[in-house]
Amino acid sequence: MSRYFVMTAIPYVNGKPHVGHALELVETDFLARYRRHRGDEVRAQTGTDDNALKNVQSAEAAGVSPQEYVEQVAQGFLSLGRALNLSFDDFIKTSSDPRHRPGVEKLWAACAERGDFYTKSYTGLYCYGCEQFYTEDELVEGLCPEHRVRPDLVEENNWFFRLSRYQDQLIELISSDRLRIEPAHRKREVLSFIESGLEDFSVSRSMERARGWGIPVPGQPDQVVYVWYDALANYITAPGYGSDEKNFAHWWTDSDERVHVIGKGIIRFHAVYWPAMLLSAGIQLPSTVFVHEYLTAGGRKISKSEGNAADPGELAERFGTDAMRWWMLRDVALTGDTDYTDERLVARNNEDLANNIGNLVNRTVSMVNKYRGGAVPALPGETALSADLRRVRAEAGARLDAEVAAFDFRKAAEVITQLGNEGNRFVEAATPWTLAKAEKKEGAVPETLDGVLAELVETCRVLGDLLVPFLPESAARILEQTGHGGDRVTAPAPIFRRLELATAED
RNA sequence: GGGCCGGUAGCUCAGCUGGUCAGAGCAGGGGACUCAUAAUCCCUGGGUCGCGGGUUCGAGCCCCGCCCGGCCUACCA
Repeated sequence: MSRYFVMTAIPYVNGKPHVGHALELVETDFLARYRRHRGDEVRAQTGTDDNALKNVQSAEAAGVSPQEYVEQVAQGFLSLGRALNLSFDDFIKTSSDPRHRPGVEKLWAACAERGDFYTKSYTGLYCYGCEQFYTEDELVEGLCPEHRVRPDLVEENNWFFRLSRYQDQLIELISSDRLRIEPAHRKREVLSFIESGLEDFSVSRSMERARGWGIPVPGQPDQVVYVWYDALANYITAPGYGSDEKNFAHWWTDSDERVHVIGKGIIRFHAVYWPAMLLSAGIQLPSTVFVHEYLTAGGRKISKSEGNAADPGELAERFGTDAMRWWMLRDVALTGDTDYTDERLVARNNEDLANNIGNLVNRTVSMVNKYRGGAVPALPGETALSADLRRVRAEAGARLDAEVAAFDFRKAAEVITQLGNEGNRFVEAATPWTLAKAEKKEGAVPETLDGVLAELVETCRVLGDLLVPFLPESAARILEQTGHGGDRVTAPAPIFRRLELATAED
């Protein structure tokens, strides 16, 4: 048994979560459930990044205080947890969680102690409308691309972190996979970035520019901790860095794996800045950073302004939680963005779940009821007929392990559908209905049909077991109907419903 | 400008270190069966593997150039 700590990035969201956020949550939840199901000791964590300046702006736009605003955002994510049947052990809100600030202060002190902070005057072109700095080449004819105004030259004295100091160490850690970055092409990307030379980055902002929102720099209350330094720290403050050292040691320092699940847009922060911060503070590094790609919606980038930001809670309600989870795990590519459409979700649900697995369970349970009064016969030895099925069934677990270890959820899911296919083929090859007639009309011995039914029940039970991390509710129903490994099945009832697309008038 | 990832049958995609690598699923066409959620099973795929060169006995798979799409480009998620 190993100790496994998996966490999502904590999003800052100026609005409700969309399917893209749901993807990261579902993938992380899957990993957590998978390891728990294997018997590992697991902690899964998510939360919200509250201290971003953009939250202040969004709060203003919404006419509420920043604290009220981030609380609303957090509620949106918490309700998503219910809609998607997520099993997180912890949810940290960086603005209000009492564990967070002491941890950030401790981390700050540790980096300072190491001599990795220094102050530097930074001068840049600042647009007050955007509340951000622009570089020359980002400007359009010298004007802010958003507000069409000339940005002001602003000078500010900020704290900087000596990232440059850790360049060689990071290269060594990443190329040797002591800090594993997956998939492989992301590792190459990070390495080439680091090799091109790292520059120090600023880790504080003036309190004024931050509008008083954020964590004050220890000993210098006119500065706040830069949001990324603050946000990244959530991974260690939640388990207790700075507030509960025993728990922190248990889940971070002494765990076997510490896995980050993040989107491709924030690789740099997780694979470069964050490990460097930890090296500086003398803290254990994460073991793995898994990078997922993005979802698009109807072929276009998801954005609120396009009005195509599908609400995952609503989709889960419309199509079912497990249909939604299945689509995200079964149809989303490891490399390259994946387009979400209702059509794809419905097709995947109907083909894989309803027609393949669901139907196999249903016909199996029905036949056991019809031909054996619900009693499950004993599993016989292997026959020529059952050899293929048995092989696929026996290999499924190991194949699943390998695919999950590589974060290839799609191939992992395919292992399961392949077993379902094999089961359905076995039914056709064995034709149990013919065997049943032979017993009735010709007085054939019952052993042949017994064997076939036992083989099928066993296959369904394995399917149910393998599906637990993917589809917790449906898997439980499969295991229930197939009698929890006992000697009776229940009455048959469809596990998965067939879905139809909404018609035009809907 | 630089970097990375894609461009394979109508659709979604597999094809690891070059030699059954021209494939799977879906859709479409034909057939079978009836236990089952009009589900299942069998048969049916001749697509310049983005384009042009090159290396090699042999290249989707290696090299060079180009075209198209996506992403990243540092203190801006």
